[in-house]
Amino acid sequence: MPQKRLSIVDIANQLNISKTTVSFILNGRAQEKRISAELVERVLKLVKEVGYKPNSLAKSLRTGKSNIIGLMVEDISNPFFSSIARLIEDRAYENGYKIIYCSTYNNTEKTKDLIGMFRDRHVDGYIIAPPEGIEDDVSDLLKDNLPVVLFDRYLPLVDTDYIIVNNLFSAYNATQHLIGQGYKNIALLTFFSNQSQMQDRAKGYKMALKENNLKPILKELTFNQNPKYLVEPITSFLRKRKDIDAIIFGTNHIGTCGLKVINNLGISIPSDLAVVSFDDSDVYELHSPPITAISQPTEEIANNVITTLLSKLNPAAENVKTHAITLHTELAIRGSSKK
Amino acid sequence: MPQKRLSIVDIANQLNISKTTVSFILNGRAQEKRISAELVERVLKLVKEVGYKPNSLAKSLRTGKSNIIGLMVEDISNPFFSSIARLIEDRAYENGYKIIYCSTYNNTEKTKDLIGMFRDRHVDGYIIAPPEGIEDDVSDLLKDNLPVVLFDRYLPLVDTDYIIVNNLFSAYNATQHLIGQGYKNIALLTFFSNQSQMQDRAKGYKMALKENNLKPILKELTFNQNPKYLVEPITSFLRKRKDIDAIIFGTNHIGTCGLKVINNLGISIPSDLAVVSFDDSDVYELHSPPITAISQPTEEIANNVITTLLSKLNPAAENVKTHAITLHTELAIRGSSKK
DNA sequence: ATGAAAGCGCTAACAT
DNA sequence: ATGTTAGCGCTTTCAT
Repeated sequence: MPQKRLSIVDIANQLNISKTTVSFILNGRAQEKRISAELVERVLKLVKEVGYKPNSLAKSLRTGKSNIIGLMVEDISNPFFSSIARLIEDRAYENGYKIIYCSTYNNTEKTKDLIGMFRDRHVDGYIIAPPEGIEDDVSDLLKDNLPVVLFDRYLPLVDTDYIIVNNLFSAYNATQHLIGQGYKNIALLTFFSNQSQMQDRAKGYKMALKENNLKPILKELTFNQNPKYLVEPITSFLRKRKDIDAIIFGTNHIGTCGLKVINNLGISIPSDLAVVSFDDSDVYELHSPPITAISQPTEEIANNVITTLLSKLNPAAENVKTHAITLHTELAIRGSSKK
Repeated sequence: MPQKRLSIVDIANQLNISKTTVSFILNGRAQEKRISAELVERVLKLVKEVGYKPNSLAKSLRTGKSNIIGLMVEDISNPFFSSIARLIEDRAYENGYKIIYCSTYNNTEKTKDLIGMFRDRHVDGYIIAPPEGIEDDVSDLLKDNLPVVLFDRYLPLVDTDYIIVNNLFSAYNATQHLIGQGYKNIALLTFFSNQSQMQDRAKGYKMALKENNLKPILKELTFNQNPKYLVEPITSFLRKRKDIDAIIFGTNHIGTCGLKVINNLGISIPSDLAVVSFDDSDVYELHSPPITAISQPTEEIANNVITTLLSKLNPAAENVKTHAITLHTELAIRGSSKK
């Protein structure tokens, strides 16, 4: 019955040496401290035998490092974020880091709280898909030399590393695609948000329309991860605007809800309405017709995020330059947007 | 520049009192210790003013409690698990707990490691969708009085709380539904696994067939979360067995891959092949035709899991009895399984 | 080449 | 009603 965990003192006592020596050996400083190979051997053997594990809490308290990375996504049940989270998690574990994650739901207050909790836990690094209004809190982290990597969107007024995609061009490109197919009344259905990615998507959309002398039809929904609150406004929007012949969904979440509404209303794709959506997912791939998607390179995003953070966490690389990485999306053209 | 975090001593010094007093006040034991309301006020005021936050690492080291719950799912990017994770996370935060999560990918060794890490971090409680072969490790946790709640599947040889659904009946019921629609050659496509939920699903399926004097057609895939490794065996299976007229997918992940294959092969649902899948998702709801699904009550599962764990974490409720909760699924009958 | 001891920030038993 | 002090388990400086 392993009721009581062994401590470094137990190991030391059992071998009649001091805990200092054990600590040195366990931290690979035996050479440096010129501890005899023989002693090292004996310590390591006992440690393995009794299954001694250092208490990482005590270690963290002492060193200030926790080997934990805080990951804040918008909503972990959103496949875009969960797939990124998973890739990050894998790479983190490989490198000896654990992840504490949480969902912000784009709620500024909740996010502030969460950052506080993370600080509290001496999290070593932060990965954040930042909601609006969080600039000061992120700046504070930076001021205290805590590494922060943003992704999916960034904060223009905060000078930190971030990984995003070329949202403006992606939206522009998708809109051009629809225009090229002969659609004239192209709506963008998105969230009302000052977040960079949303702004850029709207901008790109508008630029393409302007270039072709078409009028934007912008419908902005209040952010909500509960489909219930999305279905109704989308329904009334589509009912009202019978004139639109194509629609771009600003996120996969809006798109999935939008497709449900389209189904309900008996609108047929693409003859009544062409459809393009940001993000890709199984839903789009398997839909009939399959939905044209602006596919984000989730694997690349995750890799860049964690690589960037790990490099900043590495004390060897003292002053790693601030990285702003913009990755490219791919417009997967499918049946939903062809005339 | 808030370089150095304040400690409880700083607060005490600034007020010329002892840190004990501050500690008592901060932990709501002022009444009990009959500390003057006036002093309490002053302390609280200063704490708020300077934004003092207790170092939870030190607290954990001292108390042995971390206010962290370890959550181990099969794969966080699977919508079934991510939606449950999110609900659990929400309830946990409401109750002052944070979540450290990770994906096991049904890998026993990885899971053992992970449990070790969690112990190390003095996680207060464990929520696990257990892979096979993890019985001893879970028993060890229990032996050390650490609360564990299993979900999605359970370990028959370990006496602990768990939340599952009635897999056997659900599979039986879904199979009966297909039989009732007139299908005769009904296949079950599932993972090869000794996990309880998979075993039960196969059992229910077989029982229904037996009752109707039909032969089971069981295809077991090696577990893999990468669709690439699923698509090929499913393809060759469907190519070979042209005789089957209905198929039941054992999980949403298999189902999604299965639908892709069916699409690729140009098989039409339900005329060539009827389809039913375990779990529900947007993919099924939006598919044409929509896919009949054995829908698990994710919200209820999450609620029961976290409620059970919180009750065990609550020191007031000394000896909470071991709960085994079996929830019911709902067979959402859709176009994919009607003749 | 190894050890003693201080201290990370906190709680709680034991004074007073 | 408030303070003193001893740890929790670890790292690390300074001695020897």
